[in-house]
Amino acid sequence: MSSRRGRPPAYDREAALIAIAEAFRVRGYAAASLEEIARAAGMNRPSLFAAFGNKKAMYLAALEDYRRRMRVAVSPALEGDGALSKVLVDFFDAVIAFYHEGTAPGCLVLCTAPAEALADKEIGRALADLITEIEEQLRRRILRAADEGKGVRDPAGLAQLMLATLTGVAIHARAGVKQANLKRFARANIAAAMPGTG
Amino acid sequence: MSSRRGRPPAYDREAALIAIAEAFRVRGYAAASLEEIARAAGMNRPSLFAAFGNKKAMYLAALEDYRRRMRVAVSPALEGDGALSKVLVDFFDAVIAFYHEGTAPGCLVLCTAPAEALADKEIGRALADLITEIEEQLRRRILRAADEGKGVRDPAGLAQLMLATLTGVAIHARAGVKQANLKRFARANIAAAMPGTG
DNA sequence: CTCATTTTGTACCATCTTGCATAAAAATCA
DNA sequence: TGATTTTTATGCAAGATGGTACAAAATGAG
Repeated sequence: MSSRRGRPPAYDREAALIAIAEAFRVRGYAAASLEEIARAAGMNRPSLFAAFGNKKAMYLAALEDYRRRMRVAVSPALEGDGALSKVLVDFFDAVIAFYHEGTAPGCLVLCTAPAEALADKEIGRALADLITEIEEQLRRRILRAADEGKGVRDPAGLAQLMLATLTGVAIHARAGVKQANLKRFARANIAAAMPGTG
Repeated sequence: MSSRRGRPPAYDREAALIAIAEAFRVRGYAAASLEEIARAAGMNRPSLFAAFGNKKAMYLAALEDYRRRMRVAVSPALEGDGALSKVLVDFFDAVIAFYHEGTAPGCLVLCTAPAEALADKEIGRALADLITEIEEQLRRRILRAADEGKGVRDPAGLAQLMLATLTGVAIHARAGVKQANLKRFARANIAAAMPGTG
């Protein structure tokens, strides 16, 4: 008996996934070579293959882990108890900070998956799933505020506007808009979508 | 004197640019091979190179032409004289129709350039330029409505919301959302962003 | 008709890419 | 220590890719 036989892995799976996601996020799926990915993860290709499968499996695993980390990064802000406009401001601040972790700005999913979504149905589904999850989280939180009598006019419409704002933030960040301006963009959208609130 | 010496080109430059843009739009920049592009354009690679330069030059030329065609496709709706909400609905209907021309949905610029924008500054600038142009067109039209006393509460904020809605439409289309639902999405965003207007 | 000019099409090259085969290394078990 | 198991590391093979050289084809000029 024992935990594991054989030579122990020299890599940490979660750290490797973060490095893989970072390589794909900066270069895009098709342009990122396995050589670059292996170097970023501090592994060599055979180890990469043994751990995560082929390139597409690596990408899908990185997408899934990225989505989980994003959820962890933004959930606290979204589950806060303040005024809805403040909750949304905090949510976008968390999103923007998350999109600026690492060496370059942008969202792994929203900036790299669309290019591949047509040629590969699994990638397309991963993209659609993330969008659906974010929209549902936003709608759930906004409906909660509406139920609490916070005077939300059109909960579903507001959720869609905030979802659109999120895609805008992701694309704008990739186009070089600075964090401060992204935050202004988010605040302006929240204010314009919630007239009458602060 | 004369117009042109030598063997006449067998291709039409505008038709070739449309075919090149279509190949890049469906497959993405990095994943589209010159073989595919040549086949799509009905040319062979040496002719492609002579006409448009290397792969990146082809992509930049396709981006520019696509941007011009999009401008042509949506300007009539945006310059209409009806109520602002109707103008915006017509604008998004034109955008959605334009994004569904060809064999697959999506925006060449917003769906494929973000993946490359970090590794290539020229592509990044092309992406930023398109976003800036669209935002300016939206803001100009909304300010005009405000000047005409149409009761627009926050013109700049509304323009940003509509810009975000546009990126949302592009990404959603790529993720497989059907045209009818994209139109609903746009209408819901317009209604939520312009409360009080029918 | 001949020449100069421009485009086309075939073939090619150097490089990169993905994926794997295989041997060395590092650990556990007996 | 020796056998077994799992990971690492070097290197390789098959194929795809971007880009080009070069000859044939098609036009206008003289």
